Amino acid sequence: MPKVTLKVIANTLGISTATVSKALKNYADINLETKRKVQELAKKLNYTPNAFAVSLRMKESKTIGVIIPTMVHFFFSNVLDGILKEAESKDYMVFIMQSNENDKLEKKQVDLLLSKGVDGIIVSLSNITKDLTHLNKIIENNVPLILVDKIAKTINCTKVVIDDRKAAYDAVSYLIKKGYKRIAHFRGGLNPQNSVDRFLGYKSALLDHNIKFDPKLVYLCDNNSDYSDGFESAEKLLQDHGENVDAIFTITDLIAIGALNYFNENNIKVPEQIAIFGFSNWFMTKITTPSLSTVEQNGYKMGEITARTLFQEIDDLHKDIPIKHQKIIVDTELIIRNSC
Amino acid sequence: MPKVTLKVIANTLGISTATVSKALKNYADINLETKRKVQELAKKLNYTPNAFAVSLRMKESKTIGVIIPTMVHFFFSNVLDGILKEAESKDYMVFIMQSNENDKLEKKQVDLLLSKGVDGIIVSLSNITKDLTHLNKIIENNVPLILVDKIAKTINCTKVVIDDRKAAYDAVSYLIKKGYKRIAHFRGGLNPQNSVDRFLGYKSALLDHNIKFDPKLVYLCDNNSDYSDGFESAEKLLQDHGENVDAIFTITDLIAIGALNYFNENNIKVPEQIAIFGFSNWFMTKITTPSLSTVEQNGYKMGEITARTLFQEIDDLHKDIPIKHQKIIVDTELIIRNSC
DNA sequence: TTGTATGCGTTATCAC
DNA sequence: GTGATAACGCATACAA
Repeated sequence: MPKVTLKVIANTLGISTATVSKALKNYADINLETKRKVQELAKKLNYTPNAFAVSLRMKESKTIGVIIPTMVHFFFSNVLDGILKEAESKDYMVFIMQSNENDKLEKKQVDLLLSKGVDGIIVSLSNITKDLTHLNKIIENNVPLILVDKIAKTINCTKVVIDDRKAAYDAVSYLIKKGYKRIAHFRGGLNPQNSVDRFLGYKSALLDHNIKFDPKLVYLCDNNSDYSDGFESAEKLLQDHGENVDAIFTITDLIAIGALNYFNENNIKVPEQIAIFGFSNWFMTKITTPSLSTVEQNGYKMGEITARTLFQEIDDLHKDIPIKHQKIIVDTELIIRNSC
Repeated sequence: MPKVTLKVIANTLGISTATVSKALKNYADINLETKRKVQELAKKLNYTPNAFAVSLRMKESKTIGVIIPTMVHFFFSNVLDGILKEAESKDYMVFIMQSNENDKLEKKQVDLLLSKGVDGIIVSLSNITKDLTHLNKIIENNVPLILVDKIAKTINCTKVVIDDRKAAYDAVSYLIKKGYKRIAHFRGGLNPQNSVDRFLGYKSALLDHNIKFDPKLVYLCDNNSDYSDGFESAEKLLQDHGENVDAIFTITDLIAIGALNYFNENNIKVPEQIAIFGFSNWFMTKITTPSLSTVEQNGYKMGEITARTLFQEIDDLHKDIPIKHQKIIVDTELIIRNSC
């Protein structure tokens, strides 16, 4: 914390701190000459206001908090990247916390953030979060909250998402149009909304194209060790169905890559013997052999939009403008490469 | 910010705020019964101290700042992961900022962090940072500073690094012992210390094994687009040397993967025709074809140690214990896979 | 054992 | 145009 305060400027200039404060803020009712002197000295002494005092006085901290499951993750680190870039441009600082897919921790982190007096909070929920009282607590405290990607439908706040169901529908429809008929799905856990929606998209794409939905072709990958989940499920898939399956739509690129590597190691040709379609467009998918078709899920853009909207809501709150919660849907896009 | 203050508790209990304050902190000179009542009410009202007031009063914020080049990066996100886990356990919050390899931005971020009154700062320098006045400013302000991985030798503070030179030396020596003789090096920029040290390690490994150092086998990859850097340098390498090169040691896994993909696409067998050795042990290196030999550079552990040491220095500063700057070297390890 | 008073650095109100 | 003064919420030295 800088140690040159209003008082030292006031004293060396022989005026009051009140005048100094106003002079620095260019108030209209201050003599031009005094202003000049004050601003000059302030610059010379390298004055910066004490952030704690300002926050205490103004009840705002120019600080937001972000809780995500983990940042060692292509998608989430891109979301953070977008948030940080936007915060940078608006002079906000951001506290980042990882819930590590632990709902208890997530709760505790909300309390911490609240107690630190952040002006707003962004959350991407852990996979196992079911009790939502911590989110409601944020809202009750009148702190703007935005959920991004891993959301809870019932919470009354702005949400930034993709249309998971549509994206999955499009991907599976693409596979069908390419001629694949026995399409398996490596799905995520039963709780997360994304996982549910992508599964539903898969299912309705099949039905809409007159392909019977076969629950035996759906494999659950919820060990949070995505790569091995994919690898092992691929093995099981072949044991269970042998040649009687010609494509897989996976909920995540990492799971897709796990499966791909299982096939590569076992000399099963992708896409000739089995096609794969991933989800998220992780950097890696460009450079696997074969490169992986996937769904672009623009994490950076989602982060940017989330932060921008949050700052808007903070402003509105400050100006007593009633804030209307939105559901913002960010576009996705099929990225077709060589795995199907 | 919570709105139940000491005063609220004091008033409803008909006692003074001083007593409440002390009761909550379990001071010895407070009547047990009063303590009980105060603590009970505090819990009931869900009291949390106003962080701004506490910080203003105590001149410490239980907050640290971290500046890294980018977080969309396997190594750096692991460093952050380690920092966050450690901070979590010590009840510190952390501001994270990305310099995006921009030295001007890095400077500005230091000022921001300082003005926010963080208790300590961790920096991993941008590749182009040369002027170090911002780092010295941190030190002058008496704020503990630790540099991690991307350090500047001349700054007088604690540093957490790996022994880049030795790690590179070991990797290249391994290649030599495996029988490779014409070993190229895809190096990083000329400024960063890591880049210099890994190059020097490469060079001395050659010399120590009586292999002539050939500057024509060294390719500069400093476009910060590591993958394409590797891809393109691989192409150039073959144009320049054809069969007269049998291995590459790259400064980074991503560059190695770029090269690997160039070879894969052009039907050049790795490692039969050319071997590759990477650096960092990114997750990806496990799952390329062939899998990539590399150097384990434990980012998580480096982050953990960095944060732990920083908190120690903050404590010491607080207790007026003179802090002695250390250079902490985290172990590396060769990870041998199928690319050499 | 408790309460009073003061100060941390700002900003804002209101006299002058 | 300017300057006391109070207030934000807390912690503490000191008085009671």
